[in-house]
Amino acid sequence: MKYGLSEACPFFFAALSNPTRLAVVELLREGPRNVTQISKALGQSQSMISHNLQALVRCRFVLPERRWKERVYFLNRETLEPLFKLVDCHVQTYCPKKCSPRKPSRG
Amino acid sequence: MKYGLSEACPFFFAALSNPTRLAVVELLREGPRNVTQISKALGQSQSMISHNLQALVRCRFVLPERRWKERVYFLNRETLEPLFKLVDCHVQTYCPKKCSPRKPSRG
DNA sequence: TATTGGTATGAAAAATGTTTCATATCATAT
DNA sequence: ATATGATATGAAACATTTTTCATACCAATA
Repeated sequence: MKYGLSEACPFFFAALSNPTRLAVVELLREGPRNVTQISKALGQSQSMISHNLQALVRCRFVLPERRWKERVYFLNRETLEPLFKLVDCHVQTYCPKKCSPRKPSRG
Repeated sequence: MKYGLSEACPFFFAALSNPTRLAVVELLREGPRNVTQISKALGQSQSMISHNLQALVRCRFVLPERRWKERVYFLNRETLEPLFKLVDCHVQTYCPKKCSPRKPSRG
């Protein structure tokens, strides 16, 4: 069974490796939003959110839908909920207290 | 149910968002290896592999084990196999032919 | 202790990714 | 056709990550 890790994967994980995009994901969990709403909610520029949304849409982690004259984005829960659950499980099992992102005392 | 996305997650996904590290993961799937073996197999410097392994170990996606005078690294299959299976499913469902990483014809 | 095989580390260089800014686009309504 | 509200885009500025290079470390042995 081959997943072609080195090909598609880095690209997919990269989409989720950025705080801004994760914040967008977190917000979209509450329901669909358009770019303007997201940027206001997160206090970031419309342009920045738009750029970052592209990365999420390209991977289909977020799906766009035209609604009247606006464009709303909604989360691909089918993929993301199990994904985050998995990470959550992993953290609880393998990263006890605080799995420090930087500067662990030693390897 | 809160997973604390914006906190730990970017860090975890970042570990898997790099081709070199994914290649390491792919190799370790075949079995445990030490740094020297990995670097030779991938044709990369020992230092580079070592640096990249740190990122994987910090997240506990790869676990180190002392074996005599060498140090072998083995994959945390419990987390990674389901993770990649999930991505594989996602790609098959949402990214038909070739979910181009760059330059999709349009959003 | 000196040597050897194996490994980690810090810092600079190189490569990538992110944000900003100004502007273009697009759909709808007037 | 023009105006409006909403959104996308390219390119430069800025920031972060990755790789390289030189060197230090560590455990075991002679």
